[in-house]
Amino acid sequence: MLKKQLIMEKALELFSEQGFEATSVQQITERCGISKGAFYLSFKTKDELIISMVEHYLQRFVTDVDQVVRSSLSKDIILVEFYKSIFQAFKNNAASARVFFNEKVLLTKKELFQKIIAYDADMSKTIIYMLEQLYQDELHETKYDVMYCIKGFMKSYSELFIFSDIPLDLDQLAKSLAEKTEIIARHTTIPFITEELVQLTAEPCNEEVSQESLLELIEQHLDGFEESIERESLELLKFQVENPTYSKPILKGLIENIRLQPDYRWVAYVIAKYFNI
Amino acid sequence: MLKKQLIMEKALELFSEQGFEATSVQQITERCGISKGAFYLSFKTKDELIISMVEHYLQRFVTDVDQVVRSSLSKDIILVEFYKSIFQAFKNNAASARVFFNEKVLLTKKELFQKIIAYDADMSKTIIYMLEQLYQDELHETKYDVMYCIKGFMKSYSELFIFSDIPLDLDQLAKSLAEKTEIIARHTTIPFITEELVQLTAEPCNEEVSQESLLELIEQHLDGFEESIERESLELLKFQVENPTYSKPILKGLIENIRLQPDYRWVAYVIAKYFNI
DNA sequence: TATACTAATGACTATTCGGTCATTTGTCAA
DNA sequence: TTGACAAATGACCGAATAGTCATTAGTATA
Repeated sequence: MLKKQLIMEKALELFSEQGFEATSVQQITERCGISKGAFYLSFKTKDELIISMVEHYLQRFVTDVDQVVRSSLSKDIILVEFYKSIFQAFKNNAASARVFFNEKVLLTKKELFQKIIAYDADMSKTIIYMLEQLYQDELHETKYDVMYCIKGFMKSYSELFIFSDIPLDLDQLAKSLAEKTEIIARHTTIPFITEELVQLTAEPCNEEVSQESLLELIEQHLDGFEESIERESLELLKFQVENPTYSKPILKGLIENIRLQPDYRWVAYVIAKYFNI
Repeated sequence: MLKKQLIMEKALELFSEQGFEATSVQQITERCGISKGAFYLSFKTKDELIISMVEHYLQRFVTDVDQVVRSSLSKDIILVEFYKSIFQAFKNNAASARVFFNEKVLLTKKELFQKIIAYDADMSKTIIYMLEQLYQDELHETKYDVMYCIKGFMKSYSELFIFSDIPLDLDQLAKSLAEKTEIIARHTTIPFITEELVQLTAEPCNEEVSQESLLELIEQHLDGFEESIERESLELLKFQVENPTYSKPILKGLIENIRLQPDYRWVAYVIAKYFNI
């Protein structure tokens, strides 16, 4: 398990330096100080490695931002905190960002294409949720345009982190973008992005989480989870997936228990999605 | 010369389907219906091909947009026309966009990295020029932020063209984004991007056009340019580069003559940059 | 028709890659 | 010390790649 992490770390360095295709398994194993065979004990193929990496890093990104948005911060600082969490993530993981937000070669691998689009859709939903909390009915038609603008701000300003090491004032950046978002939300009158359009672009990937795949995910995370309140919570939730009896508040509480463990935030996120919480 | 274009066209198709690294020279020649040897008569290496392609497509993109911005359109429609030209380009060249705006593998090739950053800097300058024309002194500190927002809008909304074939109303889109830009420009009070920051990010590539390299570029374009007013104009400009005597209006007129030929817009653009016109 | 020249071919080479597997090394309990 | 098991190795394989070059096809001139 530690070996896997080592490989993923060193591979990330190399991918961000040279790109995925241009990096050989040999190079990865050399940088890790292990043999080629050892690599294939951890990952069945080179593709499985990149898929694992995408999952790992995008899951963290999505859950980090979701955490902020779902928190009960007061309305006047939530936008600032939202941007702060995003650019903090870019700052801490500039290498990942270089690889996963730019290397669209990944998109030619069908399996990954679906996944990346799905994570993007998750992010869109999170943003829309935030906008609904912030502005309720004030935004009717322009909701999706504001969302596109926010994503545009992210893409444009993230370059500062990805292509240079200039030290930046995250607070100031977050405040500046929060103001811009506020302005766009308050003044836009000509919408372009419709709900239908959003549906169309996300077409193949708005599939619900299936019960089996969720159970499998939970099962997977129960291994190597020592006896604790958190483990018990996850076990209870597993039964609830098969046969729901608890009320929403109880379910939410159990999910929050799990969310406390950083490595388990993703399961928490998916379960919450499953129960519509 | 025709062969080169055929190769670039077919290569673009393949790159946009599979990515650069994953496409072999064999595949390209097969789709062109030529032999492998014939490929190497047109391009010395596979890298030279991708570099030529980047030059070709990004040059057109930059000059197209610059054309609109420098035109004497009235202020109230220039923003709309600006966005229209950009998304028209995305629509017409969705394949190029897929390759050159997304495949950042290209950035790992040092030579290309410089070039792409340089084209990006050109685009930034064009946008800043437009903003200065539109708002003069009204934007002091927020000029560069507005520019970043515009680039963000481009990045975010271009996805609609790159990842789907949904028919879209370009006029409506341009109007919507022009409004957003207007709103941001009028209301932003908290700047983040400073002139210094822009300098830093574009550091290695704000080198002036050198006289020699410009002469070389002109020489290159004089070949295969039949006798005509345009050719004479270019020859006159060549002498002017070596020994400037004409006044700005005359220079500008000569440059405009050349700009009429679509294939020569790039030379025109570079000469104009050289003379600060 | 003969000659001279260019354009085009595709078999070939040297190299590199992802992935395998017989073998070795390390680590326990007995 | 022994033996049994798992972890790790790296030589090796087939496939694929970028790039070369002796040869051929095509064309224009005399």
